[in-house]
Amino acid sequence: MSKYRTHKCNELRKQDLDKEILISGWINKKRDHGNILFIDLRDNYGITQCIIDKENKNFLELEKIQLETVVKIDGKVVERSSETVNKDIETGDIEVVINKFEVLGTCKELPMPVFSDQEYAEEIRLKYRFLDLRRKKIHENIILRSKVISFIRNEMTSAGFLEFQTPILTSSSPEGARDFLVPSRLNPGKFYALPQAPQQFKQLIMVSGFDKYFQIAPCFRDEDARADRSPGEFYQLDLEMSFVEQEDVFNVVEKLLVNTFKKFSDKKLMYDQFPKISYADAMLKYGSDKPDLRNPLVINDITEVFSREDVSFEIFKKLIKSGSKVRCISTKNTKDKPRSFFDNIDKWAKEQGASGLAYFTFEDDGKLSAKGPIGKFFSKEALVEIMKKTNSEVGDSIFMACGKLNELEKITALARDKIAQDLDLIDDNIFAFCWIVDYPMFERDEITNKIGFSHNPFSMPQGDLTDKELEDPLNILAYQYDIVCNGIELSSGAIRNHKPELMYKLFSIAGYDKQQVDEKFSGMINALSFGAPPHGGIAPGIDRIVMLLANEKNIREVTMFPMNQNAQDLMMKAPSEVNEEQLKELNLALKIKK
RNA sequence: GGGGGUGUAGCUCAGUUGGUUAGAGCGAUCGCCUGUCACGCGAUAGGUCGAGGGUUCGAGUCCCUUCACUCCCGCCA
Repeated sequence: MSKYRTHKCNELRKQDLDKEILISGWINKKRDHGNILFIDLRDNYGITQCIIDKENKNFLELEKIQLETVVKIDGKVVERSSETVNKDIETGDIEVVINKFEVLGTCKELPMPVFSDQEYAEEIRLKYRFLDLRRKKIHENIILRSKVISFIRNEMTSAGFLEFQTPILTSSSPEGARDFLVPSRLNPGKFYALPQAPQQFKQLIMVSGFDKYFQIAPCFRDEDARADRSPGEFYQLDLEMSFVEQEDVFNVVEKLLVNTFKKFSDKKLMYDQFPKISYADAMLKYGSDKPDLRNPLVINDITEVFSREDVSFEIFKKLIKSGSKVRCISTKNTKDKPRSFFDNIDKWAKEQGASGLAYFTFEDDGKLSAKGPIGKFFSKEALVEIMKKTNSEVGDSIFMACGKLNELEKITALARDKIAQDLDLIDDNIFAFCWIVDYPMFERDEITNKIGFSHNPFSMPQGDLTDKELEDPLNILAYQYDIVCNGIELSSGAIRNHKPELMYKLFSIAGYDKQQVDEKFSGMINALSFGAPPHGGIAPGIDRIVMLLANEKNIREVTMFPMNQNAQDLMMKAPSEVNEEQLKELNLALKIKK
């Protein structure tokens, strides 16, 4: 028998009546009636009400005890009278009459209450994370995370995937995010980098003939944080398969995600088969490659309408002549919305740095017209054309923006979210997954004007590329794909380029000559020259999956020991300064920018 | 690197137009209370109003600088 407990705090029931039992846990709450004292004892599993009265010699000492003290209670299970049964807890039919108790862990005055649904400042939560983690909501989130990972592991293993670990100390990669560097004591002046993802390793695993690999892999990127992006480190379900095409990867991941989300959430899936949207379509219809498909609004291009003689909206016409486009969002049956609804959206758009959103509403009192500040600039025929292009009807409204493509996509994407929120069009009880496919292989850097890889340099381009097609690299598409759910990018993957000759060609477009490629990617390119199977994979983000399942808006709520926005661990005080000797041993000297 | 928000008791917050000694709830301490489950009642302690500077007869409140936390943009193949 355990020295500390015969039962856990969720276990005792009516059938245990009269048993002498031991339970251990934290004092969650005390209710002191002077001559009788109730104590809610809490452990990982649940809560048991314990009771002691004045007759017991331990009464006074227990009355004074601090909340969150860890105690062992020795007592007897008794039935509660029918009026005092508590249906909110599993053990609510019984209570434990305390005979003796022992303090196992004392507790100082708490910097934050544990038993409370109150929200607290991030700083105090992170500093006392061990207290924060005792609180119900986040405690359950972390348990959910464990269950999700365990479930995924099972699914992957039963699907024939092998789990491997890959190195944490590896080499710096020239593409992608900033690396975390680790100085090498044995190799003065040289550094390891922490992996941004096990990208090259998983391909090497395929070249090594293991066929199907997965790993719950830590990934390290030294980039700034966001609500859905931890600074520093995060976890991916990294997976890779040999002798597969895009569809084979889709089938595996789609099944896994559907199973996982159905098991761990009551929310409905909008699609059991994820729709596939090309990158180009997504950018046009949603202004983003991570559209929230719960949002029914779509963006339409109506630039052509402004070339009509009977449209006299000169501001837009002039901008279009210098290369701008006009895109719009049509909202259903908004004719009775107050003027403030429209003006607020216009004002909001200006706050976002746009020049605002022009709007009007289609009306028909015998004659089709556009109601709104700019309605007068459009003829009846022009309005009919807009209605046709945007699938609108009388009573609907149009919000328009005009600008250069990049800005236009950005502002219309934001406006799509904003308007849907204002109109309450987004059903929060749905998960809407989709695939974004056919990413361009290359893109032009706006600032340097150079052509670079738009995603992963190791992706396989689509089609048999002739030299002529290579001359126009911006038109080359890749077997590169993302999974998006409710507007959050969940994963990114690709069929890999396993042909060294083709890889040299693609790298040369991005400005790397053969020698540089051999140098930077020696492990990869060498391996591909010794019999590489066609292969591909993907890497869903574990933290974001759990975040969606736990219905949380912030990734810290599903991370056990997160860092703050400035990539500091307030509890462990990391990062920290190191002493002179440590630096010396590593052949390092500090030169800090003022 | 840039923009927004927040910062008042251990915790969550209020604090009017610049005006007397900065308040409440929870928590802490002390007292009362035998059926609560957010127990109840009474009392006490607890404040560098994030920090620094300025305007003013007078600043929690207005101005400037700065720090911390947070959200967003950049960044994240």
